[in-house]
Amino acid sequence: MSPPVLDRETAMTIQSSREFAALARTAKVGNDGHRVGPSPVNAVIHYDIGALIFSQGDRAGNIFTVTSGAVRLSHLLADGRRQVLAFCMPGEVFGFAQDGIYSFFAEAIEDCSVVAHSPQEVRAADNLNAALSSLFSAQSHMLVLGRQCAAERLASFLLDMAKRQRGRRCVELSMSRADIADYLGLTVETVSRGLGKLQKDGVILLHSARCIEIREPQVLRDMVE
Amino acid sequence: MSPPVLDRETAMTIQSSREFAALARTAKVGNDGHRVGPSPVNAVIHYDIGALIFSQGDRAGNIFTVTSGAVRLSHLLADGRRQVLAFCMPGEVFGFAQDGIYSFFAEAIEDCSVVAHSPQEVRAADNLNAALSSLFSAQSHMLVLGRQCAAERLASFLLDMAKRQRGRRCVELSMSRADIADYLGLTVETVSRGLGKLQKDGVILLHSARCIEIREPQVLRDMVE
DNA sequence: CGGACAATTGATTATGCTCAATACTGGTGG
DNA sequence: CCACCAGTATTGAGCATAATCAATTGTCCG
Repeated sequence: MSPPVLDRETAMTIQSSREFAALARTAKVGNDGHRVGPSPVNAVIHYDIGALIFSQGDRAGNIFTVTSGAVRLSHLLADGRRQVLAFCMPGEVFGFAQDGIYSFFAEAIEDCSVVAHSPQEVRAADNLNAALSSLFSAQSHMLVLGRQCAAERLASFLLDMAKRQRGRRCVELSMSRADIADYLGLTVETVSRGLGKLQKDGVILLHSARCIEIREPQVLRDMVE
Repeated sequence: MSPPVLDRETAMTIQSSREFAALARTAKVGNDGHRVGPSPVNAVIHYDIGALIFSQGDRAGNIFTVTSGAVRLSHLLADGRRQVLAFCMPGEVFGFAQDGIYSFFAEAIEDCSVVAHSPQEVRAADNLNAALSSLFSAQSHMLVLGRQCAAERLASFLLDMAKRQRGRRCVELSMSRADIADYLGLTVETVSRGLGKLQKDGVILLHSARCIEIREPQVLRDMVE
């Protein structure tokens, strides 16, 4: 990829959402909002699909655990190029900040619930485990971004999504093609073509754009080795 | 990049270095090898250039802090493609493992000294800080691998190296072109051509292959935004 | 000095991007 | 209920970037 002459879509303005996030943090404290012994602040917050949880550049506050739905973590360059760092599913933790500033956006890509923790109130061991999970997934994604071709990236992605939805017949994607592309370091066109090819080869079946049946998981596994 | 028909060089055999690492761990315990209060085991270990510290697939033991020299962390695919995850310089910590198994190789790319810590003996807060540093650098590298073109990747790399050697006139590279290529998700040829172009444009000056003077840091900064 | 490895340079190719047009989908209002 | 619209996805054609293949030069050690 070369630096684009024109912005993707009309590149989102990087704006602080400090007020927004502060509002959200106090809003809709759930059933478990009362404090329980030495546990973290179980402030359950609900975000509608598309809602911004925090912005790149915001002063960091809480860390969050997803309890339902899905969250997209993405970093935006000045010219509009975007890298999706991770999709966070239930059980996953996000919001670790560098020097007190969030270095990426966190947005709800489905209606979702998260639990906000004050980092100080979480046991250090829990924080460490969460940070290590993020680290390992970042490291394996570096492999995908650095050394796999488009077809292999899609195979990795589909297997990863399938693993997180074990039990379902079909993989339900909560993200758009643009999100997938920005996660895999590709363009929407390449993602679309790649999925089309996998379907033509009988490896997957697209019930709809967001619902994919994996018919030959072993073929995907062979692609990523 | 597409899956290579032939291995890079003659792809390194993935072999367990359990015996080797065990040996190394007990060898050459340095001056600070005695235990000091509640501190970690300050077992200082020296590795010669090229030495293997641990292998991908090894049962995990200690975590390590680099005190001198440089360490390359790399992940190898079955067909020989390699992704360098990080170059660890003095002060940096490596060796966090997933499910008790190291998921990458750690090798000395210069003569170097590391301090081996038993993870249990390190304060959780220190582990967390080390893990978060690795996470943040992995995240920013995902941006490089996913969304920057070859010239931008080189600019990012040179600026990063320069930052770690603040004070020097020239950036001294401890790694080969192949290492740089595998770190940046490029080929050696592209790295070489890219550096050549930067030199032709007067942005850098190659005193030797491993010694680069940055004449126009601002140009590099503008490239990465 | 010679040999092995590392780095550079050149020519060609292919993968994935860009630009462009078309099809599909879900939600809204007549 | 259906037409419409906007956003999303797919498909097509041509091109550019970086990979591949190949040859040469440079450098470090013994």
